[in-house]
Amino acid sequence: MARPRHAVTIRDVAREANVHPGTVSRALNPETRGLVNQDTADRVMRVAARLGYRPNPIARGLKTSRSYTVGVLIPDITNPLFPPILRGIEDRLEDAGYTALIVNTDNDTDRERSHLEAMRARQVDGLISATARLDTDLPGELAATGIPLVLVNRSLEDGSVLAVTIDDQRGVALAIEHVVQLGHVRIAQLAGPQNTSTGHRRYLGFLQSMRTHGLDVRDGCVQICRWFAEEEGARGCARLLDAFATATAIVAGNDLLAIGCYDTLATRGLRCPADISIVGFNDMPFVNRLSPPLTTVRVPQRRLGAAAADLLLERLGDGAQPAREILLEPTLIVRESTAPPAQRS
Amino acid sequence: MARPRHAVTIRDVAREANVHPGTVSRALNPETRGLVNQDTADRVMRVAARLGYRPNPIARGLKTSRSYTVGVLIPDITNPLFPPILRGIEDRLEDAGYTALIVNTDNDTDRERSHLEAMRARQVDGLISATARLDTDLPGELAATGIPLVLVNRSLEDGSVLAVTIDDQRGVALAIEHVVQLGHVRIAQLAGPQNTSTGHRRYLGFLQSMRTHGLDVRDGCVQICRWFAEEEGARGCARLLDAFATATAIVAGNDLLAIGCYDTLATRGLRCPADISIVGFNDMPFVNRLSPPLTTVRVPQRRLGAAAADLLLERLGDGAQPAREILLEPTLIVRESTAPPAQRS
DNA sequence: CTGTTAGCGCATTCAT
DNA sequence: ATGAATGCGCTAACAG
Repeated sequence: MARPRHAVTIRDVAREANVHPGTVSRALNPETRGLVNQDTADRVMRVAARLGYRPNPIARGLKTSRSYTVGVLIPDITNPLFPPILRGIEDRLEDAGYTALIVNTDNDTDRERSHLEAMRARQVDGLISATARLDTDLPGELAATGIPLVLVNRSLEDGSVLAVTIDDQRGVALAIEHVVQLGHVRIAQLAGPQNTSTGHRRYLGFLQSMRTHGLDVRDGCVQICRWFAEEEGARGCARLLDAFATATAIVAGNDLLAIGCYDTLATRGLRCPADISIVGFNDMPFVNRLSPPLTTVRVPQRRLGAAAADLLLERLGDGAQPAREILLEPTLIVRESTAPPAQRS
Repeated sequence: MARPRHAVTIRDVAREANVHPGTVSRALNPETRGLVNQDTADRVMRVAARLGYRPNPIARGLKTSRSYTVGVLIPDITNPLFPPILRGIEDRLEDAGYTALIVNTDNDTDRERSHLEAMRARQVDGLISATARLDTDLPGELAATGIPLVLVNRSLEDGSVLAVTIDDQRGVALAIEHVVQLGHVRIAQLAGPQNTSTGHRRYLGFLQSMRTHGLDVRDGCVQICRWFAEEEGARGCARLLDAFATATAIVAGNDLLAIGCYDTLATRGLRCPADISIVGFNDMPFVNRLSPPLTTVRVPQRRLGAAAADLLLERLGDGAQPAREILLEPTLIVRESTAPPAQRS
């Protein structure tokens, strides 16, 4: 298969089809195909296919000042939470002819900023950010540049930015309903960092849901972890057990924190679920294989990513749009880390 | 809606600095800065900074047909094996001013091909491929296009392409040494698909290592799985137990297959490691939390990615031919799925 | 050393 | 309906 040394351009097609390059451009672009005779359009397209013509996005971008590229900011691709989200994003973008530029920010403001600069330089048409921290004004800065932005898995309180998240409060509610139905009353939360959107909202969800069930939110029944990590979860769980020794169920801010609980329970000779029930959040890979398999709130991560991409594409398509927030529904996955409370006092 | 696109171009800088655009280009590019007077260069750079000039890589790419972009092909980002590799790649690329375009091929030849076309169109300067299958001639086609290519986690028998892999044979040898030292003699392998590089090499490694230890490679002591997946591992393990009932240790082609073994053992009422020891491969996240925690061969995935990126960058830099294939060392992580064999027989 | 010129491949005017 | 001409922003070859 003798591939021409240099890619075949619109001019090659034009020569071969006996038309002007401009006509080829029109014929090949679905948007402008109407401007050209059906027959010639067909001929051009056939020739293009035969020659294996592929439009050069770089040249097109230079002309249209669009790059058909979107930047995706995530904290760390190594965190199992993100690959499915990315997959959802890429699938949609790909279908629409866009390419994703993915960068890891490590939740570091400086890295974030420098990556943003680089993406701006590369003329990204839009941005999707899955960075977790609430305490930077990234969205504000971005808005100033005029680059369309969609937030995934977090949102701004004022709803000023397009965002797609799951209904964290609903997720926590599902967890609490579940343990309440099992008969639990002394329920605690091991909350995630409050400077993250999910951490904070799940905390609020806990308070609200407890109130809904008329349950006591007593002192020390919520412990806040500073990171979403197993060790931090283990420490938080220890504090929790110290402050609220009679708790029979723990609703964790995410699966990692729940796993930390497993460790602390083991250390203290407590059994799960016999002594204490535990519910996670996210349904990360392999939590079904822990012992006991973890009851957790499943997040439709791939759909989260897909929805974010759709939102951005929509926004890129027809200019301005009311900022809105899409809320996806989580589901509860009941496994074996939850059971009715023991009959101690 | 006129978005203030990168209003400032090289021409704006030129006007402001009272020089010709060409001079600005030279002054701003470190490579050509030597061609211009120090003073004017300084002036130009100051003006550029003051105006907030940002070079437009698209325009530059159109001219130079380099994009400072490399394409990365992986089967599926959702497979926990790949994120660390990607992270290694991106870190190095980023340091060198390159950006990665990541695509998921699902090991589908058509998808692969169309992605390649797209990347070619986007003028990627090089490619890194982590796709697993051996039965396509992707590398050959790529070589024809002249785009530098580095393979990760697989290689070609003839060593005709730059590649970085781990020493699979060594990894299997570590696993076998370990169980041999524990006293095992009747050792089986649950091999991965033989049309993948890793699956095949680990199989060869098994044969070789068994021979080295003077152990019997009897009929049925190797079962081949068609995919790297838990269910397939469970099926393979069942076949293995049927064909080789007295086996006391199983060396699996990867962690997923090993987990499948757990399932089959449980189904058959066998205990691990009391009845049968199991060794995995890859040390995926959370396999330390299985019960029992999995003894496995750890692969330095992030370094794998970093090495691949380095290799490509080197190749992009001075066209010189560095080492053909880089082999990274795996390490054995001993946990609780391996123990001395039971005293039956 | 620096100004000039000429495209890279494409989309988009304006003519015809 | 199509051809011709123009430039997107930048770099490279050639003058001066």
